[in-house]
Amino acid sequence: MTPPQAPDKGDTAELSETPSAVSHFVPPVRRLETLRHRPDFLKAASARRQGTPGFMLQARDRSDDQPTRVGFTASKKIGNAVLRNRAKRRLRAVARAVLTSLARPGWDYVLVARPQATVSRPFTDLVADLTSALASVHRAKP
RNA sequence: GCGGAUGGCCGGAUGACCACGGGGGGAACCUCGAGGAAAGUCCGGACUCCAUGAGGCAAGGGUGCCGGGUAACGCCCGGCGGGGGCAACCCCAGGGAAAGCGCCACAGAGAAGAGACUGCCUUGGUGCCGGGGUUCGCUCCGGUGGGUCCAGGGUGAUGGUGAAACGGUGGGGUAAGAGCCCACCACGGACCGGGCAACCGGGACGGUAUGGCAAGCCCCACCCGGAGCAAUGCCGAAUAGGGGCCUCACGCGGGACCGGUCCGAAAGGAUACCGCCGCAGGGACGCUUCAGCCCCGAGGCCCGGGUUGGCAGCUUGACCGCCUUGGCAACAAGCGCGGCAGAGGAAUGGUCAUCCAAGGGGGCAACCCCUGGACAGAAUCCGGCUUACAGGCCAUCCGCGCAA
RNA sequence: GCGGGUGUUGUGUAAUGGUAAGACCUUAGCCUUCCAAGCUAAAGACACGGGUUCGAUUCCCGUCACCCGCU
Repeated sequence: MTPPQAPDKGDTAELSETPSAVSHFVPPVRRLETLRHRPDFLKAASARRQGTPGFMLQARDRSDDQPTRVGFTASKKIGNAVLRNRAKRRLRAVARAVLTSLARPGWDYVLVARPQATVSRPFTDLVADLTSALASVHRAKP
């Protein structure tokens, strides 16, 4: 299924990023691809994981040269639809702030929201959580 | 000023930086981007498909005072009736109980059509007193009254009850009583008046006959085909152009345009297994009738294989707000102006600053510090209903108090 | 998106409109040297809010929670 359209998306993403990277002084991996399919989530959950006060990080090294992909999970334990959406948005903002510079290409990252904590924890703490969690995940041996 | 009733509205504001989805653009960039309930999915529609329309029947479901409004509704408006409140106002599934069936526990004599039981009154016998007669056993006449019992008659609603008891209260009347009579009330009610209607007002007359429950079954009137945008259509890729079992059907006729076959040199003719046409048959939605139409094999079950892409539907519509006119109103009509997201595992966000509202603390006060935004997130689209909601604003009205 | 079902003591279950039953559990007592078992007794509930009815767990309506299907 992937051969027909996957190269197209990769090509357009790289084409649109290379000039902007040159002209605007931003890190090279600016745009993050999102995980959408259930098997990717299951593989990431069975690989490495690291808990933090604000969320849980799951990561997997795909060992290919495709760009970094990120997924977000907020289950029904988080609360109603408003709280679930807010948790996903805050995680997305944290990922955008941290992963653009610290993520490694060819990896999948999944951020799982926690009840109460993901919505109410200060944003700077969440950023620190993700930075330390990334460090421990990258440091771990496969 | 206090308390209350109804209707409507807002439901954080501004700015900066960094991001996201749609549209436009070559690009820079510009522009748009959640709600009053987006919710619950309780109703009604639009739209699409199920091969179509009309009528009837059956089943099932729904609605239920009257009149309007609406595309439609179980919604809204106005009115009526009943109930609550001093009032403003609020609440009510509010048709039919002489079509039929069923139920009415406990208590009670009796719970649905009816008379029994009990009670009251009265007559006779049984008693007592007085008188007469007497064969002293008793008998006759008159008077009188309480109880028991027996026999007969009259009477009707008296009856620890109960949610509900053959109208209620008072008086007359009577042996006792009774609408038996009278007054008032309740009920039924020919008829008259008002109202489109529900209904309201009056009411001769009737002495009372129609207990309650239909949110029990039911009857009556009206309405309803089903499924749902993951509907549906198109494009592309891949694979396949499947296999097995069961049931039903596989008949008749016509014509000679075309293909096949035969005769003929040709024109043409013949033939009917197939293809064509008609009838019949079969197949389809609960049944049926009619019209019309589709297929020739149809239906069912099981096994096997492939796909999980893209585009459309997709948001401008019975739309919303202001204004004018009509209408008590719901609403309708008109013109002008303004507004209206469109994702597709799903955007509308993150951080910071100031201000506003709220809560807490300090202070005589100005003010200062801290906390920190209610319910809640579009998924095809509309009209309603219901539910959740911090705080605030506006308008009208009612009661009480004070002042003039 | 469309539908269906169920809420009863702490738990899992019954019950025709009229006293809510029984089992396990809990508590107390008896029995036993003690425990268990057994016996006796007690406590403990109709999801919530309205309505119909003389009377509602039951009938009707609306919420809430949970569960289950189909696409």
